[in-house]
Amino acid sequence: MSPRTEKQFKEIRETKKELILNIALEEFAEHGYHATSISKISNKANISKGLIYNYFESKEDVLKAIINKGLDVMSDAYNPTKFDEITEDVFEFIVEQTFFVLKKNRHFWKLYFSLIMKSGVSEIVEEPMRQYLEPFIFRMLEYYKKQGKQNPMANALLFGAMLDGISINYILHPKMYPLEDIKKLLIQKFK
Amino acid sequence: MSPRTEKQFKEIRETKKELILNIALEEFAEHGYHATSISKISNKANISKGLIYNYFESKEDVLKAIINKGLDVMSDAYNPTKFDEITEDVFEFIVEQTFFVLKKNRHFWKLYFSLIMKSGVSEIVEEPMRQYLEPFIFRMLEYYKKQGKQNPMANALLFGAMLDGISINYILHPKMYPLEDIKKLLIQKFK
Amino acid sequence: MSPRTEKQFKEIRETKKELILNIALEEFAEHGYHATSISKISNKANISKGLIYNYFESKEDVLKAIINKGLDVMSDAYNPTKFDEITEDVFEFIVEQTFFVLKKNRHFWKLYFSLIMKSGVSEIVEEPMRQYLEPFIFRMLEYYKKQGKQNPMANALLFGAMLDGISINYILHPKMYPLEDIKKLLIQKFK
Amino acid sequence: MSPRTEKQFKEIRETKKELILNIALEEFAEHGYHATSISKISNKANISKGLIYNYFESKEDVLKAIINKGLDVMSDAYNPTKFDEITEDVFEFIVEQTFFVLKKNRHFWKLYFSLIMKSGVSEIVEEPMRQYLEPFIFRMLEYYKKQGKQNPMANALLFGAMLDGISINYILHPKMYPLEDIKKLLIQKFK
DNA sequence: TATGAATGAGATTTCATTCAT
DNA sequence: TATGAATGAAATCTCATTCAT
Repeated sequence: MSPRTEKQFKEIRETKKELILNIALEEFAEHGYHATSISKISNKANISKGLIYNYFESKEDVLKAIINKGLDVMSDAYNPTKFDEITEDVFEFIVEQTFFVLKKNRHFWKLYFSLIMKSGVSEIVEEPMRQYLEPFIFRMLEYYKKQGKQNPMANALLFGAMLDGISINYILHPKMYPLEDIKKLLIQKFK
Repeated sequence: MSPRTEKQFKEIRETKKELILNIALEEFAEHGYHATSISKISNKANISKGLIYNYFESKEDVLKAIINKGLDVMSDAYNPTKFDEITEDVFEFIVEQTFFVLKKNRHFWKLYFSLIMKSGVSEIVEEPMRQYLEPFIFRMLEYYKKQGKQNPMANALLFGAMLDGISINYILHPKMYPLEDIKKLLIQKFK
Repeated sequence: MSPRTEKQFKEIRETKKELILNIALEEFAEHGYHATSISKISNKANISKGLIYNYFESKEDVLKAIINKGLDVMSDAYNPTKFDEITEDVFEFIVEQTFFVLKKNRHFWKLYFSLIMKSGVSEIVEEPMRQYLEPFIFRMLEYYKKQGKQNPMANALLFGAMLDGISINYILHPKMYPLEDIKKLLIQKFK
Repeated sequence: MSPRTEKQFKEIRETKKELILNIALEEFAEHGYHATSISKISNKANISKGLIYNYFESKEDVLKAIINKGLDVMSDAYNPTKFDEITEDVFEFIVEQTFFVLKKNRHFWKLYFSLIMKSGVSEIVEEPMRQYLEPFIFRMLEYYKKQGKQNPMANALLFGAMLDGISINYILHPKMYPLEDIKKLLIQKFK
């Protein structure tokens, strides 16, 4: 066999890394980070334990990579700079995108909600997430102010809590949860 | 000397059990069930590892005892048979009690939300909790039906999600979260 | 209550000791010395763990007491000085007494056969037992010599092995093993 | 470098497994299953404790592997289907093979006799062994029937007990026990 | 790049023994 | 004499990580 080109090597590396991250995410989401062993991941991925350490420095490093990847998906999905003007469309956009991202990456969000509960791990995930969410909360605040609400902050926080609550309910029973019906009602109630 | 009386022994057992459960709850809530070792618990409680096994059969048994204790607090707080008639008061009662229980037992609810995410452990907590919650969901459904809502199920589910969402936000930042403001707004919005 | 007399105390002590030894023997015989915990013994005896240490210095001390008691039963059952003369009756007497002792103290013999297999424990039981058995082997040797057997030592050893073999088979299936039939055949074959 | 081939790995596994089983057998036989710790085995084998769990699921699994290996040696040594016809040769063959197997695998038989005494462990060893032994007992029964013995079952059982008795005596004092002399006498007495 | 045998630290669990009462 | 809570050493087992190939 002719030696692979550097590009081919890089491609193989990327594919393998992707494989590991996907399977690790699934397992972490399903059974939790601590309850998932490197062995289990390597078995499910049909690779050796050692190979994982070829691509990642440690188990925690795998977790961090998963989180970063998940956050990247978020930043692709909605870029806050897109909608500086606060209109009713902003509101609907936020809802739409939240549900879109949620559906697209259910495992990640399950992992996310299980991680934020744990001090020591929550730091890894909370800070970057806050950076994403803050602009939205700020915008919602402006939105409710403009609408002349009595307590715009409470309104914004309640709306945020609403999204969190729907998210975890959907995550726990994705097949049974009537996400579309909920969405409609949500928009009607919080707009 | 004569040995301690049965009553004395029972008291010692009760007290120690309480101590172990309280510290275990704190640790489980803070760092997660799997990330907390029996050693850590025994150290914090200033007792030997072995003693924990005098009181509980296994680590999982400690978890189960914590959950049962938490559920008992719930059943004390609101007994669904109390309010067969569905009125606006029922609604307010549910909200009040939810927030009351939440405040009273923050650690437990943090643990609860971290456990339900993990298959393999969620079974321990989900089934008994479902038994508690089902009557409420059913009652809320009736409530919204009576109010002539278009999609009463969606309304009931949204309300449930709302409570979940507020709960996790409060749990994560108990000192900063304006629970009272949120409560008022919530009642106004979902009544 | 009037204080108990010294004699009464002694009686209580003897009774409790007996109780402990009987139950420990049963458990040791059934599950083995190492697999039986002091806790299990105290539970079965309906006494506290601590009490056992009031009567015996250690778990091993309990074992030793059991063995000594078992050996005492042996020495009661057949005293070798009784039959200095070697006749056919001696032979039958040995067989009879072996079976008698075996039936009377099945648990002890089960324990015995399980202990002699283990170096470290076998010493406790082997040496005193050898002191009992040696005179018999010697007498059997004389017996077979007198009968003009070609290899009297082999005959004596084979006879000893026979008794051992029957013993363990009977011990393992006491209800099914036709001990009487076997005895008849044995006498006929080895006399 | 390229990793070891599958064959190389298999060889390593085979060799290590053998090492562990051999040392475990020795220790179990000498000190008993319960009195032998995994630590002791790993020390004697100059490997880490953890490695044993790479090859076996549990301590009991090690025991089971030892027993299966011992039974395989038996099944190699004498296949009961070989001698459907019952002749005097059959008898001698059984004796010969019993002694052969006994000599070849003394440790195993010591372990065997110590295990069958303990309920809870005996099940592991008794059932498969019974499957081996039953055909022999049946054949011996036929043999003695053909010879016109009055009580052929007692004869067969006595013969079985004889082999057991010789076995444990030989096992306990392998260097001193005159196995050959005993064998001759045995054949002469039971044929 | 890829393998899985091997390690070692640490987790869960057991249990003989001590001790205050 | 009698109790059982408490200990501490040691047992079984797990698993992230290393390393020779």
